[in-house]
Amino acid sequence: MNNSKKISLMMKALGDENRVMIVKMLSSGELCACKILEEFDISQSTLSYHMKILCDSGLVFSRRDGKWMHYSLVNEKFKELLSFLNSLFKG
Amino acid sequence: MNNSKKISLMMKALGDENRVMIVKMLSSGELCACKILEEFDISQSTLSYHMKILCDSGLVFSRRDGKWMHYSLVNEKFKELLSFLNSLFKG
DNA sequence: ATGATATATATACACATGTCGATATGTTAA
DNA sequence: TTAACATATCGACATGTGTATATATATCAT
Repeated sequence: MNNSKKISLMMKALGDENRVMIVKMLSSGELCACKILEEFDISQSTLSYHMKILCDSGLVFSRRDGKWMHYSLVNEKFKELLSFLNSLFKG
Repeated sequence: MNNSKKISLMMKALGDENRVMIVKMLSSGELCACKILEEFDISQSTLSYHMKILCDSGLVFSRRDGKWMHYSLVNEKFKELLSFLNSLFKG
């Protein structure tokens, strides 16, 4: 997959207000799905759908701990986005 | 409109491979629609559709010069995206 | 004014997305 | 083993998206 395609997939993952708010929450550190759900007015299945999109994009990492799923940001992927955006100013 | 919504709209505008390639092209400077069209295998109306989305998001500015439309990046908007992404590392 | 050229808009359509309720799966506790 | 809990998946649905062709609009050249 070419770089533009990769970038567009990550951007698309962030192209939803709920998902932007989720990554904001995760910027403070790893969170359990149930903790995230508390902050939103969406169903559990809808949250699961959003988390899958974020994980598939590579921006978020999931870890199972017993019954609970914990989610955290993948800094390296966000740095790829930063790198892309920065490159727009330099050539 | 809240900040997450604004960010998500800009991200969504970049959530398409063609549009990512367009902003890459524009990073070298202002370009006429016809010059952009040359680089893609899409119809003229489809390009117009994509340019509208980029302009509506605020990321791209359009300027008419006679028959031609010229497009350029709005650096300030890209800096808003950079600022959002950077904030994810700092809290 | 007329015709040519550049771009935008209208219409249509296949496919993707975001949402829910219902159900399945996986895990722990009793 | 069973019950309860956390999360994922399924099926359905309304809406959004990306695309094309055809047509309209705007501007320039003659």
